[in-house]
Amino acid sequence: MVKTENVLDRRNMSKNRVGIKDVAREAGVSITTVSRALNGYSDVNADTKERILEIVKQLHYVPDQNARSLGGISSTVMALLVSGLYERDDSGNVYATISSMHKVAEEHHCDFIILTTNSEKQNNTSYVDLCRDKAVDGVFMIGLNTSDPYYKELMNSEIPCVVAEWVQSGQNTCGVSVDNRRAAKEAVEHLLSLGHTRIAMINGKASAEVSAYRRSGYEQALREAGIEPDPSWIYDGRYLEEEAAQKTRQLLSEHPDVTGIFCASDVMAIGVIKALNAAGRSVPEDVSVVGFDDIPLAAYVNGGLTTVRQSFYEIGLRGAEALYQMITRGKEYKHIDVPYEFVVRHTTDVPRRGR
Amino acid sequence: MVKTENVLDRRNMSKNRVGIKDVAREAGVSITTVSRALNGYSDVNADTKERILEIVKQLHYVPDQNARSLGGISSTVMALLVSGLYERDDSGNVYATISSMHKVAEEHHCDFIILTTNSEKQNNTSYVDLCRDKAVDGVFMIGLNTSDPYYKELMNSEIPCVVAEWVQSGQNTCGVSVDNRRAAKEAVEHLLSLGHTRIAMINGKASAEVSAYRRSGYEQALREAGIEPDPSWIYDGRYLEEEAAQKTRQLLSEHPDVTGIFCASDVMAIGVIKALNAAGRSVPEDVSVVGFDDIPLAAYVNGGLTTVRQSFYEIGLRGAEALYQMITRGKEYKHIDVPYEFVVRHTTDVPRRGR
DNA sequence: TTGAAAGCGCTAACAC
DNA sequence: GTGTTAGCGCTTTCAA
Repeated sequence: MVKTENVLDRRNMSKNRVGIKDVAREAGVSITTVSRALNGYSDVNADTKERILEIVKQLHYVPDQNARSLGGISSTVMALLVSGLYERDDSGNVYATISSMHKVAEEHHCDFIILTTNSEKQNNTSYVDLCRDKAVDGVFMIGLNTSDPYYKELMNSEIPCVVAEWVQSGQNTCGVSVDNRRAAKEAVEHLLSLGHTRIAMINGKASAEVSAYRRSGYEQALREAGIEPDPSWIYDGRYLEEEAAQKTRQLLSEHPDVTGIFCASDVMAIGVIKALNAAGRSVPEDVSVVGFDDIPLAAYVNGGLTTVRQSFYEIGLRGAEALYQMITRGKEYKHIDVPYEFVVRHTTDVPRRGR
Repeated sequence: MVKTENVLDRRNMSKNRVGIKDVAREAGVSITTVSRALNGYSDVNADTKERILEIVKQLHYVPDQNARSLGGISSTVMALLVSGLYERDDSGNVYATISSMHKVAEEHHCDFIILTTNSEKQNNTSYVDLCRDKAVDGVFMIGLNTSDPYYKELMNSEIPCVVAEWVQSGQNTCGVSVDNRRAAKEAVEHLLSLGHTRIAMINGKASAEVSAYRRSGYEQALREAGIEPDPSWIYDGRYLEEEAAQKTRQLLSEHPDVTGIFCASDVMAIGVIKALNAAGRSVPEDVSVVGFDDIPLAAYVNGGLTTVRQSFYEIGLRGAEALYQMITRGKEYKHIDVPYEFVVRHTTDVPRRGR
């Protein structure tokens, strides 16, 4: 590490920070007693303790966290590891995760930091080193690419990890997500119950584990309805709006008789609807569309998008709590299941053959 | 502070963390030399230094930040102070601020933490104490209520503050925002140039400083066009969608001949448009509407909302950089002006009297 | 160019 | 109950 010129000596800047010894002097006791009083030890005279607390308040004394850590009391630190903090189209998810993690961290009086990687760093620094550097005790991972080699390293390390949108779990590691298979199944069953039979799926990129589960749910629903799923009805929209629109055009030419489309994300559903409209098909009159996520925009799209609502705030909340338990109590979890909700709005209706 | 039961001794948990002495032993030098080599002192033999660096890498040694701070090298920490991290309707702004601050903090190798307050804490803890507790060197404030007493205390403290959406500045304090007056003026001038003369304004709550500037811009544009602004044409929508809708109904009954509405936020513009539509007026045929902010939703509302785009990412970027300069170089700023952009979409058009 | 030794502010054995 | 003392892992005088 190079000596950065911006390092000022804070001791000289901050005129006379009040320390434990000031409190001790003022209270006429030793610093040890102050320390014990502050840390809730029982072997301190009630009066003494009260007096000390009074002085602490008076002097606005706040213990130096660094010194505390060094001394022995170390506060646990939870980190959120996210790739490309800014350049994200799912900023809502990240925000929800940040705020929920922050809440949990605060409740448990532990520190919370955000770790982020960008394309440059991505290949240079291992996440494990990153964590060690920041003295991280546990990591919540979100939106990381499964193909990232460092990803696995971190998950296999001794550092507890909770991974959003993940199902596998292992030593010190667990996934947290909604039941993607069941949710997808429910979405398709909704279409089925409306009378649709020619249902396509615009899935996300295969590298995302959840994609496989959503596909599986789609297929299962079809099968249970006596329809053999046909891979040619499944397209990869890579979770991108434009890509989904593109695939919809392809779908329309390959299977013009489609009446229902299940999308693995709302963003893709928006692209699908745009492409549908551009091709002269209206939603839901000609084609019904259901999305996944329930992003804020969803309520406004086409009069309201029928979709699967999953709350990243909830995912963050439960994930972070689990992470804390893993760190402090060595608990182990297989997988944390977060409830979802199927929201019927105005992009799904009975198929109107006649048109 | 009460002793929390979750405190485990990390020294015992983490088996043999590698310390500076390990490096020293391995390199056959004293810890002093290692320290100097790592901190870029010039008085270390090049060979020695190289050998040490090599071993550091080999051993995956990372210096303990706590110990460093205690020792003397303290890294600066910037904080984002935001009220109610989760319960916000402008989560996009907060996210943009978080990511931009994180970026700046990373560039300058300083720590970044998020401070948040909720209704309970709000009245108990002074922000200054909060900052001292976390050893914060500078604060970026966003979305705090001006009427908050602790707010002023922090701004008057010796801790450098940068305040988003703020114009005043003082010792150790500066605001960062777009030129709200000019932007509002431009928005209204757009309406004027289209031929509108009966232009109302749905403003935000007066406690927000920016509201006054936006109003001032509105009035100035009108005046320069020879129209004397009439306070009865200005409503307070409190930056809430529903409130804005409510005020629009009132506006419609009090000034049924209105043809243009300037809103101090997109969220309010959405409420306005809904109310307009509900009252049988279409946008922009009967009434033109312009918003402020350019939230993601704006592009989808009514075929695209005409609005003033302000980038909170940019605000965060510039604000954080300024904060860093204030902290480390004692620089002073009067106000940081961030560019905005007027975006014409489909909610404004020439007034069609005939209707 | 290097090392020994003295802290940084606090906690925690161990005595009193 | 309370004080004494020895570190925590590092930086930094001050000598060598």
